[in-house]
Amino acid sequence: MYRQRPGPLYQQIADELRAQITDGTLPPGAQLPTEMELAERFEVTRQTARQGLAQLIQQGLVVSRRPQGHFVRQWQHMLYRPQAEFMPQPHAPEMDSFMRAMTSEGREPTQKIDVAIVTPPPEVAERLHTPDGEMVVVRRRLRSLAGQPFHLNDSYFPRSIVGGSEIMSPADIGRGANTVLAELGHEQVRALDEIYVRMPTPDEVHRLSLEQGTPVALHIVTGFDSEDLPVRVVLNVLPSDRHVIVFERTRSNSEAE
Amino acid sequence: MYRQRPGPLYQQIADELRAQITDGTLPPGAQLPTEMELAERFEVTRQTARQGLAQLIQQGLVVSRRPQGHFVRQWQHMLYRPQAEFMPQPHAPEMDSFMRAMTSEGREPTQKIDVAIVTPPPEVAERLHTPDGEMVVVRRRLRSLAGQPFHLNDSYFPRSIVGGSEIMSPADIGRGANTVLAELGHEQVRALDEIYVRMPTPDEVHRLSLEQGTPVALHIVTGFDSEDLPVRVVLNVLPSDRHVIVFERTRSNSEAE
DNA sequence: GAGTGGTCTAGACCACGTA
DNA sequence: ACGTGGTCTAGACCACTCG
Repeated sequence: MYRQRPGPLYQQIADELRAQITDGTLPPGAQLPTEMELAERFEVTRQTARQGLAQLIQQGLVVSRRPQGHFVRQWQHMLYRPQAEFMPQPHAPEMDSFMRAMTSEGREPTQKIDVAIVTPPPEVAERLHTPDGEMVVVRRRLRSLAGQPFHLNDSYFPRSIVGGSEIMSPADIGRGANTVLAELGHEQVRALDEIYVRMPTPDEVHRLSLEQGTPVALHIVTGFDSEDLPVRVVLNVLPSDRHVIVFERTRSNSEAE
Repeated sequence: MYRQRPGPLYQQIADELRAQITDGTLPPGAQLPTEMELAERFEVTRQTARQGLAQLIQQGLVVSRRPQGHFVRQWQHMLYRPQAEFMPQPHAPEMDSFMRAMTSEGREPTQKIDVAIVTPPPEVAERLHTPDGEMVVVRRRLRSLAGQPFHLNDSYFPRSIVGGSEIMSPADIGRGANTVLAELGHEQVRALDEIYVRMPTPDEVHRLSLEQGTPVALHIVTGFDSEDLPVRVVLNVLPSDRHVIVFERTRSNSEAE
């Protein structure tokens, strides 16, 4: 028995199915053949057929729903605008920018807030210049849309600045945490945005109900006050199947080199 | 209710190894036990051990190098600044912004350029408002650092604007394609940045030499001239193990809501 | 109860780099 | 030549949802 050139059998299975997905033969939401059907059609065992499907799942093209079968994945991208989440709000809103933006699009946003005093994770301690062993305040928010988890938004503040303030209450801050920071004498005048991309942790998979093959963007915002001290670090975890990050540039806000 | 939930065997293997990776017992670059060693330690078959390792590979924590073994993955993030890639350059450089930025950091940047006239992919046609069936000019660049592929940068232009110009030559445009566009009467005054995150296509895996478990960011820039016509669409494919996207905001360039 | 995918075993042979 | 991971077979039993 000689082996054919085109590579592993499971690869041929994956390639054929992927071709059908990308050319529209199998449109989003369509059901794929069952594992047994694939095994018979390609004359392999079920395990080998599964390996081909696994590759498509890993590539985010297919989801498995037990016991219905495998389906072509569908996507729905909501706009995520870092520039809208910034600085004290000029007009007093009842909700924060997330809630306002979503409500204005006819969605049903909810969020679960929890506040804690914790040892900051290293990526936060670096950016806040937190001394070793010192703890910080974190406001953790799980934002949902129509009952489905949407993204995570964890804001970290130095205890020395926000201790005892409204920020430590686990309730909506209608006028925005940034406004409160400004009232506390630390208005933010500059922010640094960093976007990392990676696969989610098991904890993130669970909290955000992520399908297999869904990477996340980690959007880290560091806010600085007028004395250039970091007063706020936000870790946003954005599932890739629900977000597109958007921002605009004009000549005036483009960096001079 | 003392029923323990140890879960699948491969999951326990993955969990134990992941714990050792995240707590530093297995630092970046360290070699993991071989598949046979894992199979013996957990008293399972090699296939089951492989399934545990596969999960870690999918999560981007581990790479497999045949026939050496499995290793904890290491990352190296270079800064990627969308704001630096914009508008005509104020001072005439010999290289484009990528080459300049990298050289200034002591790297050895190279790029392979190829120019073609093609039917635009749908995401480009939408943004350039290309009529059905009309073709566009694309400058495709594979940028490398120290001989290793780094990212893809494909710039699309309407034929009506750049036809016959310097942009159609597959050579470096020292003063930048944006400067050439400006000379052709289409200076860009505004740009829209969109960032999608997804798993790479097989073609991208090949062209960028991506390891398994490496998602990519797709950074799409649409440039508009003073009459608000789209004159340029750039598709950047940024491997997550080599890029962090960075931009800065000050009060003046933050959106008013 | 039927049928789906999920897990697991006990083998086998192959491809490939290093010693 | 050896040991690694990569592929594949031919079974088995389980968990879950739907009709």
